[in-house]
Amino acid sequence: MEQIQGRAQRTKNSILRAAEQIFAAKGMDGARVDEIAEVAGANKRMIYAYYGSKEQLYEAVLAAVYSRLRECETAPVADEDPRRAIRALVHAYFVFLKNNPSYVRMVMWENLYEARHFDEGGLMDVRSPIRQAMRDLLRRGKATGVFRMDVEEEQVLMTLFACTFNYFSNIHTMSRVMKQDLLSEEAMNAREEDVALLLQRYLEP
Amino acid sequence: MEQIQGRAQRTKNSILRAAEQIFAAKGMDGARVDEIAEVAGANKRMIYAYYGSKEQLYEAVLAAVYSRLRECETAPVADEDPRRAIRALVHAYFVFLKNNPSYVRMVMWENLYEARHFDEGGLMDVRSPIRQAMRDLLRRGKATGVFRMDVEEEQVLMTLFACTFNYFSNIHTMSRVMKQDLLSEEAMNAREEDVALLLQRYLEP
Amino acid sequence: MEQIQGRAQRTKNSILRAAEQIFAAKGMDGARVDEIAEVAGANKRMIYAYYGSKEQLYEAVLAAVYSRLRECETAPVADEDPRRAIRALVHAYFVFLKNNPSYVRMVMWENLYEARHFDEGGLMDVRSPIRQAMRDLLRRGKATGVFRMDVEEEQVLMTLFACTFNYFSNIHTMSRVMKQDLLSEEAMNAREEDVALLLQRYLEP
Amino acid sequence: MEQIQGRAQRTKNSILRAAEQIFAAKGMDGARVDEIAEVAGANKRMIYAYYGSKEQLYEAVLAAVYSRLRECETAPVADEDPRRAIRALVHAYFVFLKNNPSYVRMVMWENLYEARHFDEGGLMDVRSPIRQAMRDLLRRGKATGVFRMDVEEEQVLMTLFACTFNYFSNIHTMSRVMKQDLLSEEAMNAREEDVALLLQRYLEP
DNA sequence: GATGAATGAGAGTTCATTCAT
DNA sequence: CATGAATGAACTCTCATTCAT
Repeated sequence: MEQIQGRAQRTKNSILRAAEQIFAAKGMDGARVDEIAEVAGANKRMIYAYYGSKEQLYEAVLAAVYSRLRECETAPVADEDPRRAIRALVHAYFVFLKNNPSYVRMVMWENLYEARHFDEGGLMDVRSPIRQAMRDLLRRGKATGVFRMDVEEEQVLMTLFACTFNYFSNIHTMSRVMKQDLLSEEAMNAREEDVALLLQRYLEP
Repeated sequence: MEQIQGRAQRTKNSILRAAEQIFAAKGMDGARVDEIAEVAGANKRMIYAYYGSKEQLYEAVLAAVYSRLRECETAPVADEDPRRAIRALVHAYFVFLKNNPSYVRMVMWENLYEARHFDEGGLMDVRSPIRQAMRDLLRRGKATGVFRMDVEEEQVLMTLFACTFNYFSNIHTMSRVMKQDLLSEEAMNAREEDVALLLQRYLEP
Repeated sequence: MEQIQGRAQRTKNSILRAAEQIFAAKGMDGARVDEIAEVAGANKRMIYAYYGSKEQLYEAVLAAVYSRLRECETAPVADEDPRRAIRALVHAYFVFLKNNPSYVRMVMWENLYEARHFDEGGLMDVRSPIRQAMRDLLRRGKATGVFRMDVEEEQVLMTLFACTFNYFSNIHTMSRVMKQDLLSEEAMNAREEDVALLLQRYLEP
Repeated sequence: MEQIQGRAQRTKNSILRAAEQIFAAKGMDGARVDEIAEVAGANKRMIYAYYGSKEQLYEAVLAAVYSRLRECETAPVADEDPRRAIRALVHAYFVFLKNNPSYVRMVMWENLYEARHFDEGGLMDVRSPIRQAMRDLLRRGKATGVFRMDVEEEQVLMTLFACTFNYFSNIHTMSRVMKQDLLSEEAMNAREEDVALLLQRYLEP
């Protein structure tokens, strides 16, 4: 499938890649179809042939970045030791978010658009796996007595998401408020450690 | 001051209010100057007379929403009991963010625009008061032995901001992921309680 | 009349002066009423109070610059010696055109506007004096035998106007074509001499 | 070349033709892009696709009219008899200027704009051919003794340009001053004869 | 006599989208 | 499959002019 992709598939892919770059950078309104076509090295008309409209192309991009996340977020939970699994998860999110700025930005745009394209992109269940994994993890932790009995899966996940995602989503205003460069490795590592500590204290009985 | 404001001041204000509504809803690129003028009940020309350009109007809006936050966020820290002050702060943020969706959205837009307008709007020190207040609060908490000695002001603030702001900023995608309406009062109260607990456990020795 | 001019007359004059500057520089279409008011240090509304409209103000300026010319062009012809009178006239035009760039430009704009405002400004007879003066001059020159008998007043005037006016009106393109700065004193003096010679040879029997 | 011009070239040409008409008539400031598009029978967007901006289109028009002149002005000088060549040149200019009113007007606008677009249009050397031709012509005339030894190429050209160009550039105000229609054939012929005479007397030893 | 605020029409320019080949 | 040309609506911004005081 990847081997023998024709010219058509190649064009389609390069359009998607270009679109991710442009949409992530400028959002739906700021993005220009011309620019996407130019970056993709494709004729503008092809965008309409393959994706129908600017909006549908945007939805394709949204689905693409979410699918990359899905591939990353369940693996770390596999660790037998529940506390180590949490720690690994924190790390995995920091790594993913740092390496996937276009995921961060697309999620932000999408929230500003009130998740209008979320369902159209077929993303309702995109994060069910991590929810299930977290449920299992908490059960194991409670059973072995390393986690509080009354922690709830939703709250843990929301804390986890908030403390990792927000660091990257608000990095520009926060760097100014904190008067330090939060993109630096030290700042990021320090924050990761603290988030891990935070969760540990939150979870322990 | 509000009593005897001339026609000009009234027009200028109504433009700013309309602009906040539209910019918060659609961002810089999505907003239309025509629409702002219409909502303001003012002539489009007046926008340029009073604010110079669409971008400068945007900056004025950004400064306005931040100044509303500044008025709210330091008061709760005044409580003598450090633990109660933290709890009050969490509550204050939930209330503020719930009642000021345009603050949430403007901060999101601004981060997507890489804080381009932050400095122009004279906002570099807009959050210095809360930082100072938090420093004092932690000092008091450590002195009286109710807070850990090694907590850092920056980390506490980032956690606080992340756990409150993110709930509102990502509410649309999160509602879908969590398959529940996070805008509901119960969901919001539950989350507020949990964030308070989280911070308490994080801060205690 | 100049002594005891009230505030009103002063405003009216400063508007006219500002208008000459702006209209000469940018023409009817390029000129901005706001800018004229600003340069005049007057309220924009006053332009309409005193002159009725932008176009009528333009006409007033046109009439003003022509009236300045009229004051200059007949005097030199007074010389008794016809040849000296011609020489003096050439000089007078060079001096006038050099010192009145706004005359040159207003005449150019007006020709491009197909002299639309010429008649409204009451300028039909503005140059009758010089025509009459030239007629007398030629008569005298023919009578004393220093001029050809068949020279015609119209042709002499057109040559005179063309060779003087055009030097200033086309000075920007001509400076580039001739690859020298025609605004320099040397270039201007040389040209004046040559035009004088030209006319002398043209007029002599 | 004209045969097999595509649709694009045809559109581009018709825009240029329309632009020449409108810019010549109304100048840079007075011209409306909408009107040019309408006259060209083209979509307004195409103007920007082909020429980039109103100003660049203006420059293209300026270059176009100058290039038409260049094609006409050197040929007449080819005559072996220097005096006949001068006569032919006068005639050629009268014919050209009469038939190319948009050249006359564009040069006027351009001078009023202080030749701002002259260099951008790559016109610095557009009239070098005629200058060279005139230099040769004068040399021949001096060698054969039919021209004065001390005439200068620059002065002859300036006289020639002034006496021909000015007749057309100032025809509207001059018709009023002279109280006759200078556009009439008789007036024009009479003037041409007189200019020829003028130059002959100016050049002869 | 003079002012500051307001207006509506229209300016140049850009865009997502479609046609014709 | 791919392209270059075209479109019409809409965008930000500006202007001459007038109203209300």
